[in-house]
Amino acid sequence: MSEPRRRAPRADARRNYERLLAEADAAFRQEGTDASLEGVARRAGVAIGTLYGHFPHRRALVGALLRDRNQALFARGEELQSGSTAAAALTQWVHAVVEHAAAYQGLAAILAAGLDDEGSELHASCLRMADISDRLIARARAAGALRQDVTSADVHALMNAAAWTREHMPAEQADRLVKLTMDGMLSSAT
Amino acid sequence: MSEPRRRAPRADARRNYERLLAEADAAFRQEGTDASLEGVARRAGVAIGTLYGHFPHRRALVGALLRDRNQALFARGEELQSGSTAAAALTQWVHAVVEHAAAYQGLAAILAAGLDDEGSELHASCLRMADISDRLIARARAAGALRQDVTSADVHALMNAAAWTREHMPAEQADRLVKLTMDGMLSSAT
DNA sequence: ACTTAAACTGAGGCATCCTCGATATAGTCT
DNA sequence: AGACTATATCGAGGATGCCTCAGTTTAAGT
Repeated sequence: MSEPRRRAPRADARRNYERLLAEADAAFRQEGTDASLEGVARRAGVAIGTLYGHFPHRRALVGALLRDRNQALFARGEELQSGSTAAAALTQWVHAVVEHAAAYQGLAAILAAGLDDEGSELHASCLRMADISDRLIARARAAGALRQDVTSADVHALMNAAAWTREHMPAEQADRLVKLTMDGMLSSAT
Repeated sequence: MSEPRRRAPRADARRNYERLLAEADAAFRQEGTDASLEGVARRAGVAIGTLYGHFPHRRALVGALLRDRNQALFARGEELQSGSTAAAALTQWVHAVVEHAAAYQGLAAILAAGLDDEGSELHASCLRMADISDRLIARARAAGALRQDVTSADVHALMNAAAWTREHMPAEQADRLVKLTMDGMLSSAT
């Protein structure tokens, strides 16, 4: 239990790690999250084994790429806890998450799976996101702005569905879906 | 231009065709639309080349499998043109399509792509579906039951999104999403 | 310089996709 | 029956991707 005191990573390791991340990001943007990992390694000028050394599986790569982006999203979420109307805050949060979850083609599916899948790097982030959502939902409900029968699962379903939509249709269409559904969720409160 | 007058297919060909369809259906149900085609051929007791002889690509297989099911769906659609309320008819249609489009994991994506993709077998079916939808939408709008700003693209987006949801979450959750969104779409009419 | 843990390499086993020339056979014609 | 031929089937093989691991290289501490 005595903290092995890991040495700092070697310079070449760090270099390759960054290079891989950059190329993976490019590849995922172009071809979606199921882009060829051998292709990524090749473009990064590195052997395939090196890629697997840094990222044992595809999810790890996706997780690493999302880390920064996640921080920004969480910050936005916390910010929304106080400002604006309860209803507007929730709506904006949903839009923010949808945009985030549609960064790469196929990401929505990975995230949807990752919520259950204990132990993935994504799992922690998903929990954090869920927590932020829950608080915004509670606030909206307390303010009487949200239909009583709307659950947080409903909101998450919408987020995922809209993210997927954004991957397969014009972004504007996904936004309209969110708007219409939120209208349904917020409307008959009173 | 003189109709080559194709001879009827050979008995073994017909047999293999049916066998392949049956096994493909089983495989797609279990593993989704990206199940291994070599596996399908193997399970059908046929060489891989035979499979490709009958179905040049995966889409053709999916299209053939959907043909019957599509007929039933279309029938239901026509039936809904007259009975019930305009609003109820539209809602039921959406539910029907969603259930249809979630028959296999991954089907939603194929259908979403197939709508644009001229010339796929699915394209014709997609057009037919779109037509039915449009008429139900027009009817609902004429009855003043649908918000004026809701487009048929919105309805299709919902269908696809909900179908995807059904693939990744409990079916009941997808149904709730449909219900909530329809509430938003139907509500502020007057 | 020397040492060594850390990192890299890439061949190789396995799965899948899809094509195409060689081979088999169902159905027909005499 | 036997032979003919359009139709079908077969399955090896090239291409690509996944992932592992034994062997080799190298950064960095002494």
